[in-house]
Order: sequence, then C-alpha cells, then structure tokens
Amino acid sequence: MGRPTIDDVARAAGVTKATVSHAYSGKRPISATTKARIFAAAERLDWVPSSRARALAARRANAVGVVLSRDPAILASDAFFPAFISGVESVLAGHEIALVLQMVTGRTAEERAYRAMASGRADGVIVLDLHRVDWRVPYLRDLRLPAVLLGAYDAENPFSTVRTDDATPVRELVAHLRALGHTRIAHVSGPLDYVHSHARAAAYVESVGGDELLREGDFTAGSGRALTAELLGLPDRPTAVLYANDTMAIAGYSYARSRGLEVPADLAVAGFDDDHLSAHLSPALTSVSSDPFRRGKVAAERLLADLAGEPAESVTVDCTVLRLRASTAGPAPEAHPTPLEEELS
Amino acid sequence: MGRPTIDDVARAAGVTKATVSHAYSGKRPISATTKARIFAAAERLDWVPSSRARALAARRANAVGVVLSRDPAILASDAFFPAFISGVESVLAGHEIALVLQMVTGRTAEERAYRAMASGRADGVIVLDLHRVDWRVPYLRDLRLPAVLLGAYDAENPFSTVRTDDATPVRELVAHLRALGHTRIAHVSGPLDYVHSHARAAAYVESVGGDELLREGDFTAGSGRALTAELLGLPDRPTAVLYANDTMAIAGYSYARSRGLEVPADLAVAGFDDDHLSAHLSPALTSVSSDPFRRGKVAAERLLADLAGEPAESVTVDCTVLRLRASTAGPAPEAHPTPLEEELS
DNA sequence: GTGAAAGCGCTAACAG
DNA sequence: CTGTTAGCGCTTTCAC
Repeated sequence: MGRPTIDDVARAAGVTKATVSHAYSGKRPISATTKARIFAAAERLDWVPSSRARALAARRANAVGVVLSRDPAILASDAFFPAFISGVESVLAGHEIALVLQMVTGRTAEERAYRAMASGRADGVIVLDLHRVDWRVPYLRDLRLPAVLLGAYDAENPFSTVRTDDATPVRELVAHLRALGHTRIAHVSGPLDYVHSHARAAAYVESVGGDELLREGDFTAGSGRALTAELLGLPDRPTAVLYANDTMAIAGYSYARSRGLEVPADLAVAGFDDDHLSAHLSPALTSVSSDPFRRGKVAAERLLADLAGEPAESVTVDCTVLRLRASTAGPAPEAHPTPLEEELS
Repeated sequence: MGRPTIDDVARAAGVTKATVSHAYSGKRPISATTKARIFAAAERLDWVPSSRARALAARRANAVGVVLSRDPAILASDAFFPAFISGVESVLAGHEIALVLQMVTGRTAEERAYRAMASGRADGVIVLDLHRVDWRVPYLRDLRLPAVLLGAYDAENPFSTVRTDDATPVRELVAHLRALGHTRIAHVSGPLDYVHSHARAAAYVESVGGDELLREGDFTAGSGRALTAELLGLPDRPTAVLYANDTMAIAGYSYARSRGLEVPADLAVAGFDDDHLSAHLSPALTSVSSDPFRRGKVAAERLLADLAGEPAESVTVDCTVLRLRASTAGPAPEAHPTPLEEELS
C-alpha cells in the first residue's frame, strides 16, 4: 500500500484519471455530479496529489526560489530578511506555491544553487542584494530561469525589477538635519557595490555636496562602531551621522555615548530599515522604514505574473517612510565641537 | 530542444541511461573509462539532472521542510529564526538537499502545509515552537512524515528531538541577581503553552520560590512594555526583571528609563536569546545566548540521520551561555523602592 | 561490468 | 462532457 494515487480515486469514482485531474485543475468542464463524486472519493480515500508527479508531468515545480549569499552572521543581524520572506510567502500561500530557500557562501556554491533551481526545484527566483555589476543577471538569463530582481539594475536585462526609492528619504533626512542647524553630516554606508547602498550614498553625497564624511561600512555592528570612532576623531567632527542600517547606527551611538557624548544633544544619529527595536531604545532611533514585507509581496506577485506569461516589467514600490524620533531631535550642537580622541583597537 | 536529458548524455557517451544514472549515484560499479566518457559527455552537453524526475523516480524530494506558524510581526522581531535557518542550511548544502519554507497562519493552513510537505515536497520536516500539548505531533505521525522536534516534548512520540537546557541559565541568572542583593526578581515569560517558555518560567518559579512576580507576555515589545509597567506599579516593586527574550527586555528597560529609573542602578534587566544589538546597547543587556545556528545544524543533522534510517533519538544541545553585561551589574537598590505610579493606556 | 524495460503518479494532447 | 494514450526524465529491478 502507501498513499492512494489518482488512479485509486478515479476507480473509486468510476471515471478515468484524466477526469480526476481536470476536476481539480478546472482546465476542462466537468459535470457537477461527476465532480461531486470525484471529490467525495478523494475525500474518502484521503488522497493528496503527489507534488512530485505533478511537477514532472506539468513541467513546473510550483515553487519559487530564493538564494541568499550572505554571511550567516550578517543575516542574523538583519531585520530585512524575515519580513521580506513573510511578504513573499503571503502571496505564495494563496497559490499553493512553495518557497525554496538556499543559503550559500561563495560564487561556486551560488552558481550550483541557481542551477539546482533551474533543474526543476523552482519555476523562478527572486534575486536579492543586487550588485551594481552583477554576474547573476547574465547567468540567470543563460539558464533561462525566470527571475525578479530586487533593486534598480541599470544594465540591459530581460527581468522584471522591483525598485524602491532610497534617495528621497536620505534627502529628507539631510534636509531635516540641516533645518536643525547641522552642517557636518556624515554617512556610514553599506558596501558600495550594492545597488541600494550606492543609491543611498549617492543621494547623501548629492545632498550634502561632497563625500568628505562618507565612510563605507559593511552593515555589521563592528563596522558601525569602528567608523563612528573614526568620524568622531576627526578635527572637525560631524554632529550628525546617517547610517545605512540600524545595526550600525545603534553600535555607533552606543560608542558615542560610551565616549561621553549625549545623543542627540552632542550627536544626532539616524539609521535605515527601522529595526523592530529602534523605536524602543532610549533615545528612540530615527530611521527609515522600508516595508520589507510589502516589497516581498510585490516581488512575489511580479514573479507569479512573469510565470503566467506576462511581459517583464519594472515596478517601483513607494514604501519608505521617515520615522523621526528622539535621536535626531533638538538643535545641533555648537559649530565646532571638540573632536574625540581616536581610540585604539 | 530544451535542456538535455539523461538520454542525450547516454547516447553521447555510447551507453544506456541506467549506466549514466549509476555513474553518478555510485550504486553500481562502473568502469573508470566509461565513467570518464559519461562525465565528459555530461560536461559537454551541460547536463543537469532534472530534480523533478529524480524526485518522482526515487520517491524522495531531496528537500526538508519547515513550516512556521508565527505571526509575521513576531517573526520579524526574532533573532532566532534567521540564525536557525542558517544552521539548517549549513548542513543541507553539503548534501544537495533543499529547504522548503512555508509560513502560515491558522491551523487549517498549517495542516495544509504539512500535507503538502507529505505529498512529496519534502522528505521530512523540522518542527519549531512546540506547544506543551501539540496537535502537530500526532498529526505528523499519522501523515507518516519524518520529523525532528525542536524542544522537549514529553508525551509519547516516535520522533527525534533536539533539546536545550533552558533551566540552567535561568537558575544561574537568579543566583547571580540574588548574590547582588536582589530579593524581588520578576519574570516576564513568553506564552506559557510553549514548551520553552514554560521551561524557563518553571525554572524561574522554582528558583525564586513562587510565581507572584511572574507575568505572561507574548514576545512582542508591546507586551514587554505593558507588563513592565504593571510590575513597576506594584506596591513592592521588583528590582530585577528577567525577560523571555531581548525584545521584551529592551522594551521593558526603555519604559523604565522613560519613567526615570536607571538601569541597572534602580532596576536590573536581563533578556534571553542574545539579540545582535543587545551587546551594543548602553547599558549593554545581559542575556542568554542560545546559539540558534548550532541548534539548526544539529536538528538538520538529526533529520538526515532519521531519513537515512537511523532510529529516532533525543539529543540535547548544550548551547546556552549566560552573557552578563552592564544591565545587571552592580548592587541591588535598597530593599523597598518606591513603586512607580501605574500608567494608563 | 552493462543493457533493456518497467515503472514513479501525474498532465496533456488527441479522440470521440 | 469524458475516455485513451503518450509521455515527463529519471531510478531500479531483472537479465546477460
């Protein structure tokens, strides 16, 4: 024995398996009475169609893939990912489509992962953490694997894209700080070869008119701390720092406080991505929420549309909201604050 | 055309598909020369075996499943999940086994998800967030779906289990606080029908000798805040609070500070799970790190062993480490501190 | 050592 | 509206 098959159901209902199949897929009109008989039989036998057989015959996995090439340590400190996946799942669930996740380190492993997806594990993939020049884009094209890219990818490509306007909140933040009297505004970015880090950094440079106070971090608390130390050691130190994520911002402001600076009185601090803890810190951290759940939703919807045969399309999700909180409240400190002595280690 | 199949490779190598299949699986001795010819042909044709066909023929998906029934909002504020998944993936990757993730809300959806897994999407599942009486255990047994349970499940069941000793760190924490002079130690737990929340709460009750200062939270910042407000409004308020996760702890200590209390001078605070931000707060938060990565690793290894036919087994991962930090440093405040006035809303 | 052939449990033409 | 017949691309007996 073992699980019942479509043949068992067909026999029990007195029809052929084709009819059973169509009763469920609806790809062919079936009379209400036979349909009822079929469903009853299926129910009675407790039949669940084999997704393996279905996948092979229909040439589709009914699954979409996500391959993640982040360092686990960074992943763990990332508010984006779980929320994004939730958003993706929120649309997949309604279509009985599964999510296949693969975490890899290194290009070879990543290529293998995408080939596995293309070999039938998934019907399409969502690509995260786009680089400004990303080998995956031509690679996926060659694999003929449908994909949705998250982030603005400028080079010619056949894929749908889900974009977010990262520049506007950065500009607003700079304007806000300027209005409070800040003139030395720094930015600790993420790795600049990521499209989103680059977009934020570019908007910052454009807003403040230079990159003198731009430092490239890597999204970890460690880099937030180290670069903050460096910035605060400058002769004409910044009075405000924008970080590319909340993890670095919090590490940064903790460092500043450990050195005797008050936030926001001596140093204004803002993050990005609005970690769930940020509103609960004291002072609460100003941040930019970017609704990863919604972006996951849109990306999944877009991928399903692609899979349904619609032409690729680039959609922009308007989802960034500036959350002004205590860490950037109040006037800027006086013009030329004393620099902190640079710390060793 | 389309992708090459095993037949193309067989033809190109001058053998039959059976031989190709065996050349890769090693389930039959193949002469070195034909093997070489086969691999060369496969390489030349750029053949990737179809995982769909393979799954159907071999009756195994080469995938393991995780179905998550958490509210997306809680998931997003959870340091556990991404790290756990990383750990799982770290072992699956080496076996060319995929991870199928499904997020659901509600029992019906969860049952559907498990049936989908059993229908061939996955060869086994890892079950998280075990309840003290959990319908999934008999359900999965009836489905005959191999599973590994994360957490101590006491009722009779056929599954492998990955346990963690949650009680010891709680006892250590209480002992530590006692040594500092605290006598009124509270605990804000997670939902008590979860096995892990219950285990922590039970250890707490046993250590302090009563449940007068035990409050049941739900892991969200909101509940951390509300229950802290309630505890601090008590006539004989606690001078130390243990929270079942860092999110609640941070929300709690932010609340306390907003009401004028100093941490740890007026109130000692400890969390659980060691969020990546906790070490970077000021004061840094005492917490219990529980190495979710490692637990994911062990759970995945255990599941693979089950799938390989080994008998089910219960393993205990010794992975909790008490991270004593500033939020519990220094002596307890005087015996009967003034209660805070209870806050409305 | 290798080949031939029979499935795995569905979907999808092609008929009627 | 429903039945018949081929596959989908592998794995796995059973032969030799």
